Parts: sequence; structure tokens; C-alpha cells
Amino acid sequence: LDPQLWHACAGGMVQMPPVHSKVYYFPQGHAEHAQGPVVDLPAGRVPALVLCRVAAVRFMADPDTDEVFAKIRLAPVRPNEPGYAADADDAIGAAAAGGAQEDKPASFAKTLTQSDANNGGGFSVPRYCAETIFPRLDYSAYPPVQTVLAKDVHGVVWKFRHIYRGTPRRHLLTTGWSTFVNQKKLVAGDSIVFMRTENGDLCVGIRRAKKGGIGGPEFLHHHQPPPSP
Amino acid sequence: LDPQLWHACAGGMVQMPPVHSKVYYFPQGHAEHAQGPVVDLPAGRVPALVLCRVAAVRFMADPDTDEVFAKIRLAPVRPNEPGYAADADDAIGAAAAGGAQEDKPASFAKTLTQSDANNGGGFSVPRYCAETIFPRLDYSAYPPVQTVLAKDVHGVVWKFRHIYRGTPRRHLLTTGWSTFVNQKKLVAGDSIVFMRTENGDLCVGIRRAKKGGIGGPEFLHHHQPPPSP
DNA sequence: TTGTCGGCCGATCGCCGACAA
DNA sequence: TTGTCGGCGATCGGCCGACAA
Repeated sequence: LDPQLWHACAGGMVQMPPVHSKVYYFPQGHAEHAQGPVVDLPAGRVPALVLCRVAAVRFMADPDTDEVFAKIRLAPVRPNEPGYAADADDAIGAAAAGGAQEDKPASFAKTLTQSDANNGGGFSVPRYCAETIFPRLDYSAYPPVQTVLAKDVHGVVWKFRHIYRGTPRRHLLTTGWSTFVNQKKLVAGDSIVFMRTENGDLCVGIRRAKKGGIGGPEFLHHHQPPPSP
Repeated sequence: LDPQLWHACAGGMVQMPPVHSKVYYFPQGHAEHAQGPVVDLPAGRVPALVLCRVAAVRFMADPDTDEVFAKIRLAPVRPNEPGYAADADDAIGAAAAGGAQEDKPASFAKTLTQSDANNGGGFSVPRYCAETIFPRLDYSAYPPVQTVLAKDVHGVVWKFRHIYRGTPRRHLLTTGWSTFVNQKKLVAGDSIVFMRTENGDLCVGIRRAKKGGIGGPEFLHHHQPPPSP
């Protein structure tokens, strides 16, 4: 999986430690994340935190849900090993430096509205996304319309009809959009990510509103009171 | 799973040895069935056949495909055990006797035609099935129509509209049929089984044309040459 | 008796501009 | 700028009898 698309899907809040950097491993947090909130680690037999070196990072995506995650291989640093006493939070500095030196390709994320997710509707493309991420549209045609191809995290290519129409004018994805919504089982509140790679290719990723595990969902389903007649 | 529905789905060719009867266990055949045609059992260390006693039989159905199968628990009979020298094929006789003494509820199987499996079509019910398996239809109504409920191997109830119409008259399942076909992923060549239990309830099972394992499929897909224009 | 076909009607899908937030 | 709505045309699902095998 392309690391840039991975980061675009994960969002700006997610930072990954570079390989060979040092991090602290928290067994308690790991156990809670894997098994749920109620855990019993044998007190005194497992240290609260373990200084480790990042041996490998693999960027992955769930085959079914497209949700991105990472597998990080950690190797514990022994106390007698050189560098053990050094401040471990140099990992953060290294991560920040590593992130800054990487190219940040243009990407755009939008949370799906009811109209976007409803069947029978298209996708309302924010102007910024259409103008900076999508391929150039020939506005001289009437109506201005083009076919947009976007590759998802699995390399599958999706085809969308991109049209600029309506009064006032706005960018829309029509044909191909509902198929995408149904196949990916997207609902209002989920987010879609468009990213343009360096060679001009377009990628598409998704970010689910409901998340499993202890990373609580920022999105709660609000029940609208029915309009009084 | 109801043994009678199980037998109706498995077909008349399938006979199960009764519990406590004696059978021969063939390790070679078992290995081929489980792993494929190429196996290497350590010659001389595993006997070609083992006399066993049937300890338990469980009638089961695949949760996804509805295909029926059975789990048979075997306990080897030791050579010094009484009855070892007795002819083991008494199992067959016992099975036949056991099968005969069981009630044989009315059941009917039909292989789905193209018209049955095609979307937009209903199911053409053979007269015998409609008259002997289905609930009595009131022919005085116009048109004669009723709702038929049938329980599948998982206990899920399916609802069909059963109508007697057309010239010449014939029995058809219309509303509800295509949903059943889609949910069960039925295609032309698969078979459907209807069975009426002693208390009058209707059951429905399916028999797939394509079978996994070494039990070769009797049904081969024949490509029809397109009609000349 | 029953498999297949064309007709036909209603439901749904999905594209559209009109608004208004 | 863009979210939601009603309209409406095209498509599809699915029920029907006609006909023939």
C-alpha cells in the first residue's frame, strides 16, 4: 500500500515513528486495545513500559472495509545497550523530521452528507477538491464533463462521471458514484479521501465514521426530530 | 437440523449407518476426500481398513451454502472384542432396516430451469409437487392464489405467492421467489427440495449442482449454440 | 404438462435545476 | 459555495398469457 495514500486516509493526526527510531512500548495499552478495557496483567512481572527500537513498519488496509492500519515490529533495547539512557522522545523529533522531508501530495477529505450517501444522488464535489485534486476540466465544453479514474487502496480503479453544471454551477460526481457507495458500504458521516500522486494519478480512500477498538468515534448518529407538519 | 429434511436434501442415494452399527473405516479414502487426490500414507503403518462402531451421527448444514453433510463419530473395535469376527456388513442391513422403519415424509425435488433461475421469472411448480406437498389450494377463487410459508434448514421462514393461472393452467411461485433465488445464490441446474412434515409444515432445501471434494458433479454446464438468425 | 418468450405495467434509479442556507 | 428537494425520464424487475415442445 502506498504510504502517501495511507497517510491521506489516516489523517493528519496520525504520525508514524520512522524505522530505527526508539519508542516506548506500553503493554497495558496494547492489551486494552487488543482485548478490551478489562485486562489483568500480572502485576510486577510485566514492566509498565519497555524501550524499543522500531524494526519495521508495514502500511496496510483491511481487505473488506478499506480501513488503514499499520503493523510495527518492535525490538526491545536492553539496559546495557548503548543509547539506552538517551532520551527516548527523540523518536518524535525523528518522526517529525522524517514526515517533513517526505513529499506531501495534494489530498482532500470530505465527510459524506445525507445527499452524498443517499441512493439516487451524486456526490457534491467541493470546488477546492475539483480544482486542485481532480484532472483539469475543459470548461469550454457544454456541459463541462469528463471521466475521472481513481485507484483505491487495493489498486482497484473506479470510474466516475465528473460534471460541472446547475445554477449556480457546481462540481458533481454522478454516474459511477452510487456503485462506489454501495460496494464500499458508505453511509453519511463516513469520509472520502481524494489524493493526486506525483505522476498525476488519482487515488481514492475512505475513512469510516464508526471505529472499532478503543479509538472512540468522533461521529455520533444524531436523530433529527421530524419536521412538524 | 431435522433428519427428515436432511435426507430429503441429500437425496435417496445417501444412506447413513445407524448409531451402534459397525462399519469399515478407510483411512486412504478419508485422506483423499479431505486433502485431494494426492496423498502419501506411511505404507504398512496404517491399516487399509479399520472395523469401527458408529458412536454418533450429527446431521448438519453449511451455514452459507445450505449444503447438507454429516459428522460421524467412529470408535475402533479391537480384535479381541466380542463381535469382531462377525460380518461387518450387518451395518448395511441395519441401515436399511432403520431407514425402512423411519417415516418417509412427502418430499419433491426439481432441478431449476433457466426460466426458474432467471431474474424476472417465477418458479414453475410441477403439478405433483403442488398437489401433494403444498397446502391445499382453493380452486374456486379467481384466480386461485395463496401464500406459502416454507422453513429452510436453518429454520428461516420464506414466503412465496403460489398462484394457479395461465392457459393452460399451471402452478407458479411468483412474489418471493426471486428474493429466495438471489439470497441462496441459486443458478440453473441447482435443485430445490420441498418437504411436508407430519404436522403439515412445509420445508425447503436446496441441492447445489457444483459439488466440492471428490463427489463428482452429475451436472455439467452445457453451452447452447446461439440460435441462427 | 411445463419451459420459454414477448408484452406490459409499476417501482426504482439516478440525472437535473431550483432554491436556500 | 454547496446541501437538500421535487421533478421526471430511462431502466429494470417481475407478473402475465401465448405458444410449443
